Order: sequence, then C-alpha cells, then structure tokens
Amino acid sequence: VTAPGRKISDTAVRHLSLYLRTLEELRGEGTPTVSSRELADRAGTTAAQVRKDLSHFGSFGKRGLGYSVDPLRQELRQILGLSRSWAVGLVGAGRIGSALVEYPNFVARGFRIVTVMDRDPEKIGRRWNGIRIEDVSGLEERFRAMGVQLAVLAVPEEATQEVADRVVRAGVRGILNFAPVRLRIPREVVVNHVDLAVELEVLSFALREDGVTGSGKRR
Amino acid sequence: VTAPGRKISDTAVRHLSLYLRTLEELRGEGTPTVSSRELADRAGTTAAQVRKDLSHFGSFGKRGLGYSVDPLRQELRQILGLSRSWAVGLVGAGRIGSALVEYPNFVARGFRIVTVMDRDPEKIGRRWNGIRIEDVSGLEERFRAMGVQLAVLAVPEEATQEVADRVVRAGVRGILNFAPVRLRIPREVVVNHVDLAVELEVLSFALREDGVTGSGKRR
DNA sequence: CAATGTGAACTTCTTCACAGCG
DNA sequence: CGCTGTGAAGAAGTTCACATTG
Repeated sequence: VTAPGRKISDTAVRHLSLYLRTLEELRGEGTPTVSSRELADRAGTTAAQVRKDLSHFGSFGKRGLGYSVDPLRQELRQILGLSRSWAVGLVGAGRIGSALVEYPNFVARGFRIVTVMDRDPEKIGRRWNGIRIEDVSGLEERFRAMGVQLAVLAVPEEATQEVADRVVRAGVRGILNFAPVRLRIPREVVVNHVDLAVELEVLSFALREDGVTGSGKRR
Repeated sequence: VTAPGRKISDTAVRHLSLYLRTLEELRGEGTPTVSSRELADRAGTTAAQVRKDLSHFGSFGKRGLGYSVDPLRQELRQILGLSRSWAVGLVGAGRIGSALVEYPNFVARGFRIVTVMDRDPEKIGRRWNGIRIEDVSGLEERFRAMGVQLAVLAVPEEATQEVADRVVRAGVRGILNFAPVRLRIPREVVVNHVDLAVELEVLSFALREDGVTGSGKRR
C-alpha cells in the first residue's frame, strides 16, 4: 500500500517507530494480537492516534479483534523503509561515534556501518567492530566506493559544515547530525538533527521554577 | 517577565534554545543588533515564528531596529532556566555517558555533573573528569547527598525502568533518558527522551523510495 | 521608515464519536 | 458485540498582514 503522494508528518513517523518497537516487544512475549488501546498505552499515545497514524498507510486491523502483532510489525518495517539495508558512513570516531557503533538496535534495524572516518592520526588505522578507521581526507572516494547512502556526523562543531558539504558531494541522501550546528544543505538531502543542548534545555525550561541553587533571580 | 500560567509548547522551547545558540554566535561576531528575519534565517525558522515565540514571554525588540543581541541572549538564558546551575547525576558510564561528560556545551549551559554511577566493578573507582565512578547500589543516598536535581540515564535497556524508579525515589525532578524504553514515572517528574532508533527511522522513512539495495520489495 | 508585536486567517494535528464490519 | 476506520469537530500551531512605534 504505502500511500504515494500524501505528506506524512514527522510526528506520525515517530509514532510508527514507537509502535514498531512495541510490537517487537509484544512479539517477544508471544502476544498474537493487540488492540489500538493497548498499543497506545504501551507506546505512550492514544488509541485514536494509533488508528489515525496507521490509517495513512492502509487498514491493518480486524474489527472486533485488533491488530495481528507480527503482520503489523512487518508492515511497519516496510513502511519505515527498514525491510532493506542502509549503508551508513560514520564521520568522527569520538565518543558519540563509538556509542553508535556499539548500539545494538543499529544493526538490528538494517543500518550497516560500512566505513568510519576521522582526521586524528592517532585513530586512523585502528579498528572498531572490525572496521578500519580511515583518514577523512579520502572521504568522497571512500563513500562512493562503499556505496554510502546515509552519513552520521559526529565531528567537532567547527568541522561540521565542511564535512556536510563533502558527504553531499559524495552522493549521500540523508544525514544524521549530532553537532550543534544548523547545516546548509541542498533541499534534496534529508537532515535529521540530534541536539543534546536543546534536549537539556527543554528539561531545564520545564524545571526552571524549582528550587534555585545558582545565582539569585534577575528582574 | 517569564509569563506565569501560560502553556508553552515544546516546539517553542526548542526554538528558544536555537535562538539562544544563534545569539551566542552573533555575540561572538560582535554583532550588536539582529532582526527577527536574520535570527530566523540563522536558526532555521521564520521571522514571524521568531516574533511569536518571543511574544509568549514579553517584548524584547525595538521597532525599526530589531533585537539587541546581548540583552536578548540574557533574557533567553533566564527564560530557559540557564541562569542557574543544575546538579546532574549520570547513571551509566558507557559510551553515551562519556560523550556527555566530555560535551563542552554541557558545562557552558550550567549543567554540572556531580556524580557518575555504574554497576560494572571494572569501572567503579575510575575517574572521569575528576569525578569518581560510584557503585550504582548506593544511588539513592549518593544522589541525595549531592543534591542531584536532574538524572541522565544511559544504561542498558533492561535496567532502565529500575534505575528510573530509583532516581525518582532519590528526589530527582527531571530525567534525560537515552535508552529505547518508555518510562513509567510519576507525572510530576519531567522526562525527555533521546531515542536514536527513532531518529534513524525518521531518516529511513524519508529516504525509503531511493535505490533499494537490500532484499527485494515485498507486496 | 524599518521592523516589532499581535489579532485574525489559515493550516495542521488531535480527539471525538459512531457507522460498519469481522 | 467489540474494535477498527474515518469523517467531522475541536484544539493547537503557523503564517499573514498591518497598525504601531522608536
């Protein structure tokens, strides 16, 4: 089915990702069938939201019964583009990069890290998970040679835009960026931004009225 | 000003965080004044959006002129709760944890990591940034002793809920969770969830129609 | 007279509620 | 008879447009 023209909101896609994870849990527990209500409770949305999110892509449930766990799980994998394998190039062999390489869900979801690049001579030549860390100077050729489709940028702030330009030149179609920098990128390349400063500040904002420890309040 | 009762959307707060970063850049460049238009271009929103976001908290601009960079920066720090210092407890001394400890913006924004905990005897006793890694068994006492207000959870999936229960018992008011697990937590505790699987799947979805490499298409 | 601050218009997202189907 | 799928209602968020002001 996988509706063609329709514009799907970012939120809806995030929901699908959560439903997929929940279905994988349910599958592990041997549950054959689940209602929109229960799926919602587990995933943290509402029953109506579950049905609406799914309705953009088709009708997967049985009235009076609910959804069959495994078939819906497969549908969602398909919808999210996970029933294929993605060739991922990682730039930046620092802590965040290493966290990703060891992240178990990464591989389970079809994301294969095919190359790791860094500029630090200390790191170049080492192996992570069997993958040799290469000198970033050869990025374009290496990415093309390995057929990289998706780049993960975990490099220092000041290097980020330059690296982004280069991975785009190397033909990458999507970027996951961990640096606190807004990238200037051609429209056809999809960027997703994980910004730890923003995440912390969202928390800080939510708690800002609580017991103040630091400097006295202004105004 | 910091309007009292009004409900501020998550998106608006995220925008403020981006504006703050942009203002810090502008300040570094010595720019004294900025229009909503320019701020928007740099932060990736629109001029109208900038004005609306700010209007929830007061009037900070001068008509015909724009916003004074440094005063607005200070306002935003205040609004986001960054003009104070937050005592942060980190649970999980793995890769993600270490990435956070070394993250420079962390400290710059007033987030002080005051304790690090892990369950691995190999790690306990080591020092990170001068902070001794403690045995997680003493979490509650340690968190209380150090006045931890905000917990960062970077522990394996299966341990996450238990650790969450314990940090709540220890009086924490906010949690930043990196594990792919929806936490069951009392309403008054604020949770923010950074979910790498979701971030990857959002990218995967956006690119799902591109050249398929993996298994042949289903249906 | 340039650029803010803000109601009003518009658009998008969420929730409701119920007909219809298994 | 229970639960989905979905239009319609309602809420929330975004963009428009302009009167206002330093």
